[in-house]
Amino acid sequence: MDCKSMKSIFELKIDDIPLEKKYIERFKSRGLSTFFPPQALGALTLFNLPIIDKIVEIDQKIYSDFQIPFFKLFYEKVQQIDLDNPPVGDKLNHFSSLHENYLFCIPTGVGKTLLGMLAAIKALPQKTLWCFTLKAIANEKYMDFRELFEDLGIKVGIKTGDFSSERDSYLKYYDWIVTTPEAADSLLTSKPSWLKEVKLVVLDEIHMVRDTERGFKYEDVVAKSQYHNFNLIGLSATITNAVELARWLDANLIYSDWRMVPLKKGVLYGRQIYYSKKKMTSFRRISPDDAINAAITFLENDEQVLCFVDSRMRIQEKARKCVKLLQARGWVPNNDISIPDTESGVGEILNELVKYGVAFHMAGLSLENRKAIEDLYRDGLIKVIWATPTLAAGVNLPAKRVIQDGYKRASRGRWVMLPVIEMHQRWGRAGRPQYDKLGYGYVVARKSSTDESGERLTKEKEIARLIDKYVNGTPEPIRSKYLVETNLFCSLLRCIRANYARTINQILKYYKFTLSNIQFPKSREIILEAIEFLVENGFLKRTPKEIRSTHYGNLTSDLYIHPLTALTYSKAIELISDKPDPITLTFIVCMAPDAITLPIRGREESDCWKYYENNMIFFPLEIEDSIQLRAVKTALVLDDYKEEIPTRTLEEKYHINIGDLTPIVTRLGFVPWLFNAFAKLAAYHKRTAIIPRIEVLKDRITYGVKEKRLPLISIRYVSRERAIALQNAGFETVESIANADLTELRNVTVKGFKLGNWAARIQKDATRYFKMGKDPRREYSPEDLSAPQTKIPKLPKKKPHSKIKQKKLIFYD
DNA sequence: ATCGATAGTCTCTAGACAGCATGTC
DNA sequence: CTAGAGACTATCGAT
Repeated sequence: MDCKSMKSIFELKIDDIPLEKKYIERFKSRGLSTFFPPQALGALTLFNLPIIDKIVEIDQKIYSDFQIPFFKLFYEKVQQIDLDNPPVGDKLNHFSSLHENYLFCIPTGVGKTLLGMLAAIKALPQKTLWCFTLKAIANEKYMDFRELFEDLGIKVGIKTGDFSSERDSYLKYYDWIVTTPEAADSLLTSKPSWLKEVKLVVLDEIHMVRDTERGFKYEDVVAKSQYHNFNLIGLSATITNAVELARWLDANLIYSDWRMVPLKKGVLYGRQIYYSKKKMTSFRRISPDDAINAAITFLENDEQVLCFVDSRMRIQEKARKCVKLLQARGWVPNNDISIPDTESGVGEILNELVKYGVAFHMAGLSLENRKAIEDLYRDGLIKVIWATPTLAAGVNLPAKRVIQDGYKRASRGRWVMLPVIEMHQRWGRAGRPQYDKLGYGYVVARKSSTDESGERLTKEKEIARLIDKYVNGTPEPIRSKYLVETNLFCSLLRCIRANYARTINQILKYYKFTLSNIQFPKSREIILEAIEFLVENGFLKRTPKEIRSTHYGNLTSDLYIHPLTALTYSKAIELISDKPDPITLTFIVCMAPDAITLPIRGREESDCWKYYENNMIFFPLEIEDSIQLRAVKTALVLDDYKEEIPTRTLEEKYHINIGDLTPIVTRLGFVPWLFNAFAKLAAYHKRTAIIPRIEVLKDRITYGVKEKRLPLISIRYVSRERAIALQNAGFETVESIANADLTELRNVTVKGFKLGNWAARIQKDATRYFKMGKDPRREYSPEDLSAPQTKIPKLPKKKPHSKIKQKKLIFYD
C-alpha cells in the first residue's frame, strides 16, 4: 500500500469511495442490501473517520424508502442502551477512548462486515488479519474485498487450509489477509516476518467460542494477538454476556438488538400458533404433520418459508411429502425450473420438488445443486426450503417465516432441548428487508412431550414451556470450551511450540488471555494435568528451568493435527510392516480423531467385524470399538473410491445416505491433509520405506483415480474426470498431451462437454511439466503389490486405555 | 389362501477446520 | 443410552 492510495481513502468524498453509486450498486447486487445500517453508521463516529457528515446525508437518501433518519435513530439508541437500559443479564461498561478494541454485538445481517472494513481502513497502512468461521464465507469476503477495494490500492490476500493465494511468506505483500480461525492461529504460531506489520485482527462471529470443537481456536487467536499488541475487533450476534466477552477482549462494547425487520416468535402446536401463552391464531388442516401443514399453508399464501430439521433424511422426506400434497391439491408444476444433474443423482430428486417450489438444502449437496437452489429461492421460484442447520450459519437466505421442527437433541446420552441461542440463530433468518415488515420464527411443539421426570406434559404445559424458553427466555451465555481436555492438549502444545510460554507461570499467564480464565479462573490443576499428559507422551520435555516442545511436538503442532492423532499414527507406524497394503494404511488414517468417518448401520456391524478380523491388521490400540468399525467401513469405501467406482454406486453398496459421502470423498476434505501428516510422521519415525506408498495412496484417494491416472493429475486443470476422459481418448501420458494436436485435444469430451479452451492451458502445463523431466509420482511396483502382507498377531481387546482418551466434555450448554 | 388392519419392533438422527508445494487465465 | 417418527414385521381375523 503506497502513500498515494492511502491518501485517497482518507480524503474520500461522498461521490467517491465507498459511497460511490457503483459501489453501492455492487453491494446491492451481491445481496448486501443493508450497506449502511444504523449501527454501522453510528460506529463511524467511533472510528473517527472524516466522512461521517457526508454519510449521514447520503444515508437519508439511500433509505428514503424506509423514511427513517437512520443515523439519528442509532445514535439515540446507543446512548440509551449504553447508559440507561443495559442488555439483560449484564451491566454495560462505559465507553472509553482508552481502548482501541471494540466488540460489536449486533444482530446478523446488519452489516457487521462493514464495521470491520472501517476499522481495517483506519488501520492502514498496517495490516489487518480477518477471521471468518467458514472457508466458504472467507472466500466470499475475499472476493468482495478485492472487488471493492482493489481499485483503491488495498491489496487483499487469503490464507485458508485448502486455498491460499500465495505461500505464507508472500502474504507480506498484502494489506488485508482473510483467514479462518485455524489459519490465523497457524500464522500466529509460525510467526512469519511480516507479523510485526499487523495492526488489527477482526474476529467475525466471535460467539463461535462456544463451539465445543473449534471455539477455543478463537481464544488462542485472541491470546496470541495480545502478545503482539494487535488491536481487536470482535463481531458477534447479540448475546447475553456481551460484557464478559468485552472484558476478555479488553474492548469497548457496542451493543444493539435493533433489527432491520422485527422478529415475532411463536410456538406451533397442531394447527395453532401461539405468540404468547394465550394469544393464538389457527389455520386449516392439510397434513397430519404440523410442520408440513404450516409450511404448505404459508406457501399457498405466497410466502417464503425456511424449515429447519436436524436430519438429512428427514428434510428429504418432508420435502417430498410437501410436493405430494401440492400435487393432490392440484398445483401445476412449473417445468421451466430445473436443477443441474450431478453424479450423485440428487439432481433428479430435487428436480421433481423444485417444480412445485419446494426444495431441501444441506451441506452434503454438491456445490452446483446448492447454488442452484439458493438462486431459485432468491428469485422467488422456490417457496419452501427444508434445511439442516448449515443454512443458519452459512449463506444469507432470509425467509418471511422460519420453522424449527424438532427441538430435542441427543447429547452425551441424554435428551437436551435445543439451546435458545441456536433457536434464535435459526429464527434470525426470518424477515427479508426488501419485502417483509415482520419476520416470524416458530418452534413446532411435540404433542406427547415429557418433562425431566418422564411425566407427560399437557398441551398447556408444553406450550408454556416453549414460550418461556424460546419466546420470552434469554439465550444461554457464551461459555468457553477451552478446558475441554482435548482442546487443552492442542492449545497448550501450540502455545509452547511457538514460544508464547516456556514455564508454568508463563503458561498460566497465557491462560489469562482466554475467555476461559474469566469464567473458570481456578484451573491451574487442569492445565498442569494437560501439560503432564503432553510430557508423558513425548510432545513436551521438561528441563530444570523450562518446558520445551520436542521435535515430535513441533511436528504435531506444525501439521496442525491433534496430539491424539499423532499418537494414533505413531503407534500404527511402529506396528506395520514395510509393505503394508493400501487398505491398512487407509484404515489407520481413518482411525484418527481428526478424521471424518461413516456411521455403521445396524446390519453392517457383523460384516465389518468379519472383514476386520479376516483382513485388517490387528491394531492393538485401545480405541473404542465403534470408532474402529467406522474406520473399517470408511477405509473400505475409500479403497473402492480410488478404483474409480462412482459415488452413487458406493452409496448403494455401503448403505450411505445422500450427503454422507461428500465431506469424505472430496479434494477439500481430510484425506490429503491427514495422509500427508501420516507420511510426515512416518518420516519422523524413520520408516521411509512406507512413505511412497502413503503418497501414492494420498493422491489416488484424494482424486479418486486409478494409479495410471496419477501422472495426468499432476497437470494443472486436470483431475479425475478429465484424466479419465483424456486417457480414454488415447492421451495416456503427459508426453502425449504435450505433443498432441490442439484441435484434437479440444475435442476430448468430458461429461458431455468438449475441453475447448481448456485444452490450450492443459497442454501448456503438460509441456512445462514434461520439460521439467521430473518423475511424476512414484508408484507401487508389481511385486510390491503381490508381496505377502505381514500380519500382526491378534491381541486381546481391551477397554479404552487412558492414554488414548476419548473426547471428554467438561462444559456444555 | 389371501388380504388388511393393528400392534409391536427396528432403525436412524448436523456440520466442517487443518498441511504442503508450486507458478496460469 | 436418551426421543420420536417412519419403516418394517408379526399377528390375527375376516373373507
